[in-house]
Amino acid sequence: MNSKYYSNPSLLLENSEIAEAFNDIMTYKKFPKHHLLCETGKVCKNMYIIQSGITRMFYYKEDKDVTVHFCTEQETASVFESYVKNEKSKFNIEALEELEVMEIAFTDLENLFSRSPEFERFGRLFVQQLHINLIERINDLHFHNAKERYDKLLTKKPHLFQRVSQKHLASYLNITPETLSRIRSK
Amino acid sequence: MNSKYYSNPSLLLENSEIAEAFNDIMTYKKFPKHHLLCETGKVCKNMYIIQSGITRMFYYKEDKDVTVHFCTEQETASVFESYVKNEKSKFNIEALEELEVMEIAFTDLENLFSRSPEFERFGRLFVQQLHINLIERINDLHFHNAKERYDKLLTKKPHLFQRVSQKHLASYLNITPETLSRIRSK
DNA sequence: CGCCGAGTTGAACTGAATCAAGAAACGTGG
DNA sequence: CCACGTTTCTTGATTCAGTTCAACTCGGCG
Repeated sequence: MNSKYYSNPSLLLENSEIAEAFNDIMTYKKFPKHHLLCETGKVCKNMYIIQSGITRMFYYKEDKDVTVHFCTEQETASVFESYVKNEKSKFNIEALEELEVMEIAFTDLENLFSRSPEFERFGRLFVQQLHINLIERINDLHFHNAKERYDKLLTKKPHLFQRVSQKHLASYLNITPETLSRIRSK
Repeated sequence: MNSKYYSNPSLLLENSEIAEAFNDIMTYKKFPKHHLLCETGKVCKNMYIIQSGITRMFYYKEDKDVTVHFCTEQETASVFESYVKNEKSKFNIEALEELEVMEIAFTDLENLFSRSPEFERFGRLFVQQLHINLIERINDLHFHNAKERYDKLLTKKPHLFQRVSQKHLASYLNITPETLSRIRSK
């Protein structure tokens, strides 16, 4: 297996055997704006590959909700740790726009992984990629102040600013909407 | 494969085939206090399973150093994303005590994974576990104030308070040593 | 013994939160 | 298509958690 796969596991989907197997376990679904893909208190059973639309993952901190993640086209939304640990999810995942997704049951995914070393490897590289994205997200949050976090997000994911309300962006940046507004007005 | 492995991949090491294969690629090493297992600016080539001692992972933010992670007995220390992306590490990993480790080269590990689906699966579950630990760490940091973070760490990893200086604990909790001192004096 | 880093304590400062109130944008029903 | 209520965004004043700076104590070690 070519080493390029390590840096971009989704390339493995060009392998037709893997792509076909995925087709068998994915179902196309459409959800309206505000629909909840995953809910607090329930175990997350599925993951969703976004075809069109955008989701946000959030939880309630005391009274107000805090956004921890957005997913857009080609990204996968799920509460991974809820499935793996078979624990009730702490998070909701909400459609911010009308949503077209491919739904995959985690159990089907596990079965797929068991079928061959290639699938198993795909699974590993996939999780590895998730992990690395998370590391970067932490580094961004942890190592910078409000203004720097804003600038970084603006560079990395400018599309979010077109599609997501400021209050959600603000809580994703771990600041208040007022602070975000003040940062912007400069 | 039994489902218990999903919740605790290290159980796979009870499988003698896997344990043996690991033995072949691990080397026992001993490092003095203050030794750097990984260094900023170099690609991280190895991971280390701590046999005895404790490490901290840190980086320099402007002038002062910030601790992002500790590893103790049975845990694995490495700058994973540096290896995966083949990028210079942003972090150092330092021995806080005299250290006994098993060193594994990532390349040997990859070769091992290629040898059979069981190894590949072990790799996946291992990364999965890393990922979930990181999610919890984020949640702890992100969702709580200084006092809450301190309390949580005290409950989750009380041993750290016996072995690690307050200045390192403070930067791990993302507060100043002064603040940590004030929190403690209550 | 004296030095140095670690920890403590106090006072002043600051980035961001909170509170409040007005303006703009949005959506829903008539 | 407009009118109305609701939510979002902006702007200002105030507050607060945690930082910074500084002075002092303590313990370990050459």
